[in-house]
Amino acid sequence: MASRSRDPARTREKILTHATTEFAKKGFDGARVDSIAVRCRLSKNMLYYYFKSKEGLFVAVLERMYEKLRSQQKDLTVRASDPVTALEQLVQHTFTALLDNPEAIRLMNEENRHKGRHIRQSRRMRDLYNPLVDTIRFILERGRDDGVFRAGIDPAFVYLSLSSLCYHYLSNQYTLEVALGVDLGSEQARENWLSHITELVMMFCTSGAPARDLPLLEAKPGRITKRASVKKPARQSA
Amino acid sequence: MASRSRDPARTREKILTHATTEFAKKGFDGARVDSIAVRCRLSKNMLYYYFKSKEGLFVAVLERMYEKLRSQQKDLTVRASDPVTALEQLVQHTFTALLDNPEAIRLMNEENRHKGRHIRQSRRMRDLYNPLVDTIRFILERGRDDGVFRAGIDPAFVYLSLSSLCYHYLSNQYTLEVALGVDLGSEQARENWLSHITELVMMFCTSGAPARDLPLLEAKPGRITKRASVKKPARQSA
Amino acid sequence: MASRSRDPARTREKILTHATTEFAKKGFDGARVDSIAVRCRLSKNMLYYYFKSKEGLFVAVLERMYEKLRSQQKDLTVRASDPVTALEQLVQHTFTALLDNPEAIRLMNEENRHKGRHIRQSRRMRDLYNPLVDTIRFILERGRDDGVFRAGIDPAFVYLSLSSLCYHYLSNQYTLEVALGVDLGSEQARENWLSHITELVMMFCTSGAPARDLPLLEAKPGRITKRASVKKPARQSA
Amino acid sequence: MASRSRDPARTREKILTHATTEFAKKGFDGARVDSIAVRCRLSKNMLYYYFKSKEGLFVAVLERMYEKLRSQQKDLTVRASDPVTALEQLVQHTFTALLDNPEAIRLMNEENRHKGRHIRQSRRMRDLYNPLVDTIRFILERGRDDGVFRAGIDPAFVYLSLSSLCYHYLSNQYTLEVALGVDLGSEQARENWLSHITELVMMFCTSGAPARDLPLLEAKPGRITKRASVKKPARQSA
DNA sequence: GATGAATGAGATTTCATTCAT
DNA sequence: CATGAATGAAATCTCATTCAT
Repeated sequence: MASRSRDPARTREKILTHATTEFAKKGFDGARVDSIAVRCRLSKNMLYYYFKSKEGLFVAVLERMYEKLRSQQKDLTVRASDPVTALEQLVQHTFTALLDNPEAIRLMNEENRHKGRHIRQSRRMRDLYNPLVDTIRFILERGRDDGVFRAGIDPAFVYLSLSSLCYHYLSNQYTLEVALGVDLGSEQARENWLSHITELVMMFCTSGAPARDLPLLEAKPGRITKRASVKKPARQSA
Repeated sequence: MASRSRDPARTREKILTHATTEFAKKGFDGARVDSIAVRCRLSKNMLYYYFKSKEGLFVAVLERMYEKLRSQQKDLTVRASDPVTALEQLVQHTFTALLDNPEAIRLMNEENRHKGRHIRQSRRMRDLYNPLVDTIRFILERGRDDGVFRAGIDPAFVYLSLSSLCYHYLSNQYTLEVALGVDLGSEQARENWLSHITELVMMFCTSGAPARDLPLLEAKPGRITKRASVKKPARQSA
Repeated sequence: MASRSRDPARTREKILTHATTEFAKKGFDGARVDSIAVRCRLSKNMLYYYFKSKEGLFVAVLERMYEKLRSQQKDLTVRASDPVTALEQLVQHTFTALLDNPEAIRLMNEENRHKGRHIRQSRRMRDLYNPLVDTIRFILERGRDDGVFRAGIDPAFVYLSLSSLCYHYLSNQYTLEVALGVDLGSEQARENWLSHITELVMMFCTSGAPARDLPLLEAKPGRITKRASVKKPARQSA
Repeated sequence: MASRSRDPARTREKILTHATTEFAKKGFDGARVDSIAVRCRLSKNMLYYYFKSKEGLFVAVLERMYEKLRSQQKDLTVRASDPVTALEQLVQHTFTALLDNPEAIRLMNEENRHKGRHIRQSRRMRDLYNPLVDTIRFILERGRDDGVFRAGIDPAFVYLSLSSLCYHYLSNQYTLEVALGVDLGSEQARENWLSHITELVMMFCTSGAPARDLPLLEAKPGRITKRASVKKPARQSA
């Protein structure tokens, strides 16, 4: 009859683990408190004992997920590397973190469907992201000082770009596969993609700058702005 | 006694419209047949009469959404323009189509959570996407012939890139706003972003090519491949 | 398989009948929606279909009960009789109405435990009681004109008195039986009590008045007011 | 480590106090063991330790309540006064006891809904009420000997009357207020009512008796018996 | 004596779906 | 085409009670 754990911290963690899976797989509404409880080998009231309500549990799952994700993005440790490597690592860690935590993607999608209701209310979750932009700015500035990156790059744009390129490929894998008629799930395909998006991001940051030694591409931006219907962008996020 | 509409096609369309909203806002599981019926000012039975089941309705909603979205991407009409303009337009149309159909994003997310269950089964939905890669290939080839684009670019990578950059910004607006501490919803911010991603895509296609006149950048890709842990990517999607 | 009634009015009434019994017997919290449904031979969702919630059902039960009770008090029809008979009838009808509707007592007790939350919010319930005081005043005035009742009697006091004497005997039968060691439930006991309380009420209204022909008892009230610790009462309800 | 109270008697009393409040406010079924425990700042287990079950606690609450109530009715001490004063005091003490212990009313209502299940089983509770009728009989007899009260009055009727008049006003305050459109909760209203019911009770006991000196009112009872449908009451409780 | 963790049974409520008209 | 009435299954949540320390 192996006595049931009686270890609240472990019990809590067990619930969170299984709840994460369930919420990611089924969405908030599709998730069943019952089935989480069964997987935990607990009676369902325990979930209420620990988290008060289904929504309370969902929020706890979100928080845990953000923490894990951010810790795996390792943006702080990355500061130690030289700028080019740091940026490459940031892309790579972001991609890998999402690849290794596929539930994170589903949970974030859910949060966005809810217009960020939960994340916005949680001071803790916001704080997790605070250092991110600073780290990128730090990398960009050092890169500019080293002469490898252009000046005047908005770190937010960099993060938006790399986040998009990492996230969407994994998030929308299935519809993209149908649209493109390719397999995006193979390890090979993923490596190719990671390589591609790293190139894209680096290209953006170095273009026009004396990349290593050569000044390049000054003309490009200018040409782009000639596009008819879109006003000259300020390259400053709002 | 003449019942209200008596126009089956219109009734069907009305149901689809409201169902789209509901499914997008609440997800498949969160959506309530009841509340769709109420919004339609119809009795629930009608939904079953026209679409057999909640899932049948969901599939119909998906199909309609894909059609609308693809038609607004206008990739076929774009072929008429010169390659550079065509590519710029494709980015722009893709972004605008998603911006104008926010439900599309939620529905596609839902589909991806379900691992593309519905889209994969529907020949009709797959056909919608068939011309897309061809169009991009066509543009790229003409651009290469014109000397404005590099050779050897995989059209799938181009679409993946532009799709990511268009979609993620809109899809994950709320969590990104919290992460970055900025407002992504303003018209200005969106224009800036569109401008930025257009630049990124163009940069990718032109870099290394005799942009206007000079062959450039051959070295870059090489440098990227120096990244330690990631194997040399083949730049061919699977 | 006798097709289930399909007569909404009847269904509604059936639910109310059984709900009345259940709520009276078990109280609001003790009552089980399930068991009401079973007695109605309906699935429990029907109760929600008709009354939205357990509380909604409770309120509907209360309203129906008040209507029935008030109609059996017949205070309006009683106006036709001569004042003495009218008052006697009012006592009798009130007692009989409560005797015949024992659920009414339990429901009213419940309402009072809730501090009248429901009755106070329902315009309809309040309106039911509006004519009551007027009727009593009408009877008292005619009685005074006829010379059978005293002047200056507050109709509210009359109703409070007769209501107390009718209600408490039935409401608290069981604890009173234990306290007094008697059986209050027999028909004989009830008749004795009804006779007694009728006498009390009549005595109050006639005392000091020229009952029929003799002026009586002027001294009494005075004596009573000599009671030490209680201030002279104003004989006007607040 | 010394635990908070370590005074079992005090702990027991604390539990009873809070349980009384909870049971009175919510009824037996509505009361929550949890919420009693919280109010006591004790763990639920303690309630079970001291009282075995929710029902055990309820019974203990009832017993305590009856004791308190009876002690405040002070019917035994009242014997010392002269009959008129004694009766007046009994009314007053009964009213005041109920006024000061509003939970008592709710608990007794609960008991009556349960058909006196608990009180009937408890020898102790029954014993509490034993002296009551004797006291009233004692008062009535002394009053008759003194020539202030009528002969042949059933003490049970006296108690039933005064109990009704004291209890109902307080018990059904909220529904009565709505029915009559008056405020019964003010101190003034209560004093008026107490004065009124004292008058009623005294009137009943003295009427027909040689009040002070005159024999009166023999005719009255007779008239009352003329009421059609009700058999001549025996004025003897069963 | 006292506690936090755990439970099983059952409560109210919801919901996709069907029946009868 | 269209509806209101009805259902069965299941969802979330609650609660008196007990276990292990």
